[in-house]
Amino acid sequence: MSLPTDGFAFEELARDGDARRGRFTTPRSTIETPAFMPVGTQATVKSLTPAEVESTGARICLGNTYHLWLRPGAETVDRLGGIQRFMAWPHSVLTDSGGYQVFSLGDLRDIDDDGVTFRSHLDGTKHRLTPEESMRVQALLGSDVAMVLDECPPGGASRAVVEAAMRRTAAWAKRCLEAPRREGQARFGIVQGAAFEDLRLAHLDDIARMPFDGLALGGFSVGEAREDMYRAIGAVASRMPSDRPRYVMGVGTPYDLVHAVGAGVDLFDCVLPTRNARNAQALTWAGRVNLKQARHREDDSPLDARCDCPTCTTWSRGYLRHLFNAKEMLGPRVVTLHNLWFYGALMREARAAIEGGGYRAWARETVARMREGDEVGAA
RNA sequence: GGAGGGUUGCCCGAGUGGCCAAAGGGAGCAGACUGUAAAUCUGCCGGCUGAUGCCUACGGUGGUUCGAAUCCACCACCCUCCA
Repeated sequence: MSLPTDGFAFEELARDGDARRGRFTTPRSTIETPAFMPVGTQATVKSLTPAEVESTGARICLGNTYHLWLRPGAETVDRLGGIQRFMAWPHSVLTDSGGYQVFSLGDLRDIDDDGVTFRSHLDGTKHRLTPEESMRVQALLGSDVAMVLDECPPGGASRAVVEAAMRRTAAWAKRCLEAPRREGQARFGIVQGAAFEDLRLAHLDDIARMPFDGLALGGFSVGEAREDMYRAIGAVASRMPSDRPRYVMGVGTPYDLVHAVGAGVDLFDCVLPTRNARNAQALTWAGRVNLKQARHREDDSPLDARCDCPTCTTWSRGYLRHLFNAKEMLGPRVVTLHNLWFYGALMREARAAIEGGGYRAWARETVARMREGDEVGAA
């Protein structure tokens, strides 16, 4: 089924409860959903080559408007052929709008109804990001999917603050749609509302009316309790239009993904598998593994016995621990590769389970196995 | 033979009378990380103890003092310079 933008389509192939198996097509790639999108903020999935990212199963990754706007500059990326050619990634790219930086840059920004003023984290200079500027920058970057600029309130924000962010996000969504668009670039709207289910549904109602190519749930994993996030996603995801991709932004852990897929979500992105890999935390079929722990010093077994990634089929836990211990860059690299490989495999199994009609059972077993083997945080 | 400098916790290293179980690094151990201000950050790090506290500790021995890593004497070892 075609989406509002030429060259884009989304098709629901199978359904199992609320979980669904789909196919998101862009002019550059075909993305089997549910899918995880690796984060490549600065036009690189940190430490990996595009071929390595591709080997994990990813056919779309993220880039960030804010970071690339400041450096090297959107015009530069445009002149060098657009973000995909720039980073030599043969598949699709989705660019975040800078909305998350409204949240994460805290005291380095000032927000008002018209937009956001950032003080650059690089050199302290001031920069003004509005919905129009975000779309202009994303058009120059040439991503396949542009996100609207939104306001992402922190977890624990009051109902009044969340409602104000929703109003602003809806107004900005409209302005993003009215801004000049780049040929062949899809646009996704963002639903806010924190963990307030009624607010989520009300905001979904507003955003779903607009002619976006996909809808995202933003404002999760920003400090709220996990059960609240699960409850809210459970209440909203299945009510999102089924003819367009459903994307939960910034989520999450393997548990989060299994849960959200069950609620009907198609797309995810999260820095967790890449960032945590650099900090020696591996995510595996048997739970989390902290490779810095002394217990792995002379462990000759693979990181994940069930994983067929290059890392798990080549090196022992003892060696991987040594790499982190000695601060060798190969450690972060190969654990990043493993983590993304695992996320890719997790989504592949989820898709198969949905097709086979056994998602619920698969999810229960998978989560139980990960919980049981989870060896991080015990102390 | 003469003159001078040094010896501190696993390692390096600050500390020259009480506020010292002793700064700071490193190593070690553990934790955090969710649309990336992150190859980052946090905690612990002599022993026993829940905490208060107690014990052991600044090369060794003895001394001065209410009180010593800090002052004095001797001893041991290391380094530099002069002959």
